[in-house]
Amino acid sequence: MPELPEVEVLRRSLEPHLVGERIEGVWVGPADLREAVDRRGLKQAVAGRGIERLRRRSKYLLIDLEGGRTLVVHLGMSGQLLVSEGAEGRDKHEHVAFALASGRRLRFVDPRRFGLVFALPTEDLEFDRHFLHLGPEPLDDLWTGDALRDAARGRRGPVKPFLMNANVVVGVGNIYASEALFRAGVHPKRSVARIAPARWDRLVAAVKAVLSEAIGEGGTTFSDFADGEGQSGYFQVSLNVYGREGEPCGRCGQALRRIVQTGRSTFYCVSCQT
DNA sequence: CGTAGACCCTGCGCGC
DNA sequence: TGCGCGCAGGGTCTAC
Repeated sequence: MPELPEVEVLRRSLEPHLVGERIEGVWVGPADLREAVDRRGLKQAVAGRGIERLRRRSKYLLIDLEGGRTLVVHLGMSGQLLVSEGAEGRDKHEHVAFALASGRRLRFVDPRRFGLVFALPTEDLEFDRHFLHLGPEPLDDLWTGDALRDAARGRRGPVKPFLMNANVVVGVGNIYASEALFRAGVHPKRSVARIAPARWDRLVAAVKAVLSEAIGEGGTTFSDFADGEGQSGYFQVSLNVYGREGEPCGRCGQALRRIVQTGRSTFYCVSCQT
């Protein structure tokens, strides 16, 4: 369930529980994730190290450890990262677990196994292939309408997949791409070659607003992370178009539509978005 | 170079 | 009740 807002909410909710903790041991299950987990490398990189801080880049959660190591977690489509009390119990889809000095466990659970867990020297992070080609953070003040317009120069495809391209801007997933386009009044199939500067400004403002509001509303859903129940709850935002095919548009009343672009569902309003 | 499609994997809800 | 199908919020790789 993770787009950028959820990873950020997760970061904020885990931070107070993890900073100051120490990783004592690592358990890795038999199944591969999107990439095979490097058991030996992971254990060597994290065992015995204290957790200094949590950061986020794109949809990656970065757990900085003592001694210049960083533990990287990506949730893929179905991943969860939770803190549980005690050493008992193993979820059916638990793939990695970190034993903490307090006796709690940090567990990575992911039914579809599109997620990632790996560690590397902190200083190598920006050169790692997962991060090397990532575009700007959408909530960064440096990311503006002009920046997005520059990124679109020389391109032609429809704007929705363009927004979801991590080389262009990170963290805009399938839900918030549709939501931001609705808010900006831009049709998802509109070519990026035919978007005026003022609309780029509006689109960037819409992306920032949608993501910020989602982070704000998500703040409560992850509140019980340390209680050991392992239920992180679902991220709920008031979505204007996503998943609402056939329902009336909240602005004009027209039935919302669903189309497929590069294999992903897009939801939009035919009359509000041009 | 940029874009479109297949693919990775499990689970869920739906129609039959 | 069971079965097959389509769908799911991630990213990467290949073919064009």
